[in-house]
Amino acid sequence: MSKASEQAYAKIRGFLLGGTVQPGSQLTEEQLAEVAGVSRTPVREAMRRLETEMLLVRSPSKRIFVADWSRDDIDEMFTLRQMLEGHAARRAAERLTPAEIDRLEEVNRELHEAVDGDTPDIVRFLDANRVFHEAITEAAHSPRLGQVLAMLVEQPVVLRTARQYSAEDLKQSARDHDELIAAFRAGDPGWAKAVMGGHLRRAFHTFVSADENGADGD
Amino acid sequence: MSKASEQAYAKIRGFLLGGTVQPGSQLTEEQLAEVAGVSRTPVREAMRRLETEMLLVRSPSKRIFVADWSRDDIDEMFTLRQMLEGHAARRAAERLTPAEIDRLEEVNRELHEAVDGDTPDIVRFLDANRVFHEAITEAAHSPRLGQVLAMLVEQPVVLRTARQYSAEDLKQSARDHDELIAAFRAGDPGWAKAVMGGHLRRAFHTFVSADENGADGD
DNA sequence: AGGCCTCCTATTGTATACAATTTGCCTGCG
DNA sequence: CGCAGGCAAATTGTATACAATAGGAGGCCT
Repeated sequence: MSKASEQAYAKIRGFLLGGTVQPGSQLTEEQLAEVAGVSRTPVREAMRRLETEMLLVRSPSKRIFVADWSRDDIDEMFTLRQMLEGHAARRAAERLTPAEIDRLEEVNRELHEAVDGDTPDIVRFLDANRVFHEAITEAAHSPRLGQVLAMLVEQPVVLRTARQYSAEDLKQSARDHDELIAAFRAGDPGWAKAVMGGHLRRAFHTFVSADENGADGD
Repeated sequence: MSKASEQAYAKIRGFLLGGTVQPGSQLTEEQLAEVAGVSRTPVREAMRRLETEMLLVRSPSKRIFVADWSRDDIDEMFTLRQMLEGHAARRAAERLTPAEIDRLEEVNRELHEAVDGDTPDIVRFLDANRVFHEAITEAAHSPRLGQVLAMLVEQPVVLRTARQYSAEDLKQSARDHDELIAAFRAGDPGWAKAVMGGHLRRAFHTFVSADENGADGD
């Protein structure tokens, strides 16, 4: 994606997830063009992408609205992630070279450092977490799988989940990754898939329990 | 998608899968605009979609080429379909109402009629088959799942597979659907998922064995 | 003669003007 | 008073002109 389109995508996404717009409210291409600081053409491309990610929805008459994510939507997202990233972990276990596993371990050391102290560094955690998961997806060597996951994994949801994690939750996350690495070293696809599944399902429950307590991040 | 964009999508797709263009060859937006009979703007939208379906690929410098589908690509597509449509079948088994199952049965009667005679009607088969699978995906009530499958299920591949089916293969396909319906009536998600998995995996093997025999349709 | 630099061309990216469609209102008629 | 019809405004869709960028060819210097 090219400069202006990418910028439009990033800005509009930030705009949508910043919490200042109400789900269900209508948006126009022109408004979004102003938000992004570019013309309608690249905005339309960004909108297409945001539509496939279901952050925007279209009325039958092609008008655009801010999507309203229900608990079922979140559940659906995590369920599909569990299935697809579980599959990715399985394939990765069959394909990862020792050197690549070393690299994963290094990333996870970084993640450990971010959360093992007294005051966890969420930003560092998120970054290492993203790199870790992306590396596994990459190692699955399945381009369609990668593409589908890229569209499914809404980092803002991951962020919101991570902010609800207790210090202990964060450490458990790091330990899940440790176990994943152990499964990779053992070359055990079933183990890898199972650990990944549990890891993501727990994330889902952390997310919804925080949500049910009337949370909003801060 | 709007008139010109939709038309561009359909025409370009037909152009790509018509076999007259060579995988790996470069295409320009202007060429495709001419093929589609519209301007570059809607063509660009269609191209985006064809990129996500991986019928087109982009070079690092944003130039566009006809994708070259390897056996592994086909395998990957069927594997993901098996996983996701299996999931859809499971969810459908938990949700389908008796009336909806009746409707499925009706569609499959049409499919039976298309293949049970001496000279199978492939077009009728394909149409009923598509409706049948789409109805199941719809019944899963999972919008993201539906979207991902829409992007994964390349009807032209389905067509090519169907043309390689023997009369007996076609009848077996119809019988698979019968069994799926039985699983739905029984409300047995595991059964539904298993049948769907086998159904699609067999389709994959029909496809590749035909492919390996140096086939191309006609 | 070979390699590098530059200019030209081909191609994609963006903006804007214009066309088509839809919505909501307002008026007029029953 | 309510409903239908149509008009006007808002919004999305398409075409085209222009800008930016990448690739390739040709000439120049060593």
